[in-house]
Amino acid sequence: MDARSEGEAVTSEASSDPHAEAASRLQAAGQRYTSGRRELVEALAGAARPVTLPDIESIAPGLARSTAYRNLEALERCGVVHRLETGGDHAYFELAESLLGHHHHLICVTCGAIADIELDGETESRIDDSLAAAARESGFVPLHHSLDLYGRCSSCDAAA
Amino acid sequence: MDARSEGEAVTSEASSDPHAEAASRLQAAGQRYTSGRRELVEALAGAARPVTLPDIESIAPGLARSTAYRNLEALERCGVVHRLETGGDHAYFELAESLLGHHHHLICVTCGAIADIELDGETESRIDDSLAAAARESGFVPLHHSLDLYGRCSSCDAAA
DNA sequence: ATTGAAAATGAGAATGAGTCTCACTATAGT
DNA sequence: ACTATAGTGAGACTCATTCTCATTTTCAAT
Repeated sequence: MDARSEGEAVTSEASSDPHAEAASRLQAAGQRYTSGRRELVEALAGAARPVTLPDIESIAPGLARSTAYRNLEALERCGVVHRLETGGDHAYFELAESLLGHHHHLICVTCGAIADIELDGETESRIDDSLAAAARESGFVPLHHSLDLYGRCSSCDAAA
Repeated sequence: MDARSEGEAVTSEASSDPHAEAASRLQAAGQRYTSGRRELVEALAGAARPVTLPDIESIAPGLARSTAYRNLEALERCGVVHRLETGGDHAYFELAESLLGHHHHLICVTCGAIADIELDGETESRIDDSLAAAARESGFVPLHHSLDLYGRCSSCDAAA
């Protein structure tokens, strides 16, 4: 009942074009898809992993910090960008799950590097069910979950 | 008072006395279990949920902030305390899983309140297996995982 | 008991990620 | 073009957390 991990019918199909998605979502909120915002989305789409603000600055120089943070927040409110806190100095940003698909993270406790992973559908639905049951007991309305694995990446493990 | 969860074969049995545990772990690291540290552990053990530093200050007034943070860090290094980052203003602290048992969190996206939950053992082992498989593919050495459910707590949901 | 080395403390200074302000510029719709 | 609205950049600002350092406490060995 579980040997299935290939490209299955994922519930939230990722739009092929993050830019189109961002533009329409922003517009729906009465906001504009400016070149600065486009650069942000481009930087996030180009990175294979979540990135910090310094990362973004080195990928796309010339964006004022205040503007970058402001736009990241605007994009987050529209559901285009997701921010994750890891306890490190900086927050990490990535495209939201509606664009990237539902996934989780491997986080290196030594160097902080993050990689995306996906779990098989059966495990996911089991998680959802268990969490929903626990939420119900507490009077919680569930919205979404995050599941991160902490460990040592191959290079940090080799160095230890 | 504490709901006796079905005493399943939990891998890490919680020590009945957090203080004894803290004392021995600190000592093993060449550190002392001072009264200030004892107060911290007492505060964490007394709270049924993760707490912020301001919470701690109101529970146990009189501890200097710098000392509180320093000791929380010392206790974290010894595996007595666990810090969790939620993206809110403050970090949350709770006793480590070796004392509290493995559990997860419900986090209210509106007010930030956190509650502890436990999942059934079968779901847990399934999660572990899936994560371990994903980690292996990435050359990651798994250490531990965190699984948090974001949603709206009953009072925030009622207010909306 | 006394002492001395190591560890802990408190008060405040310092750090720095992230946010806010505001004057200015760009855009969309008429 | 005109105007109302949204976005931008530069830097000031906030505030949680960390650092510094002089003083105090603890522990172990005398």
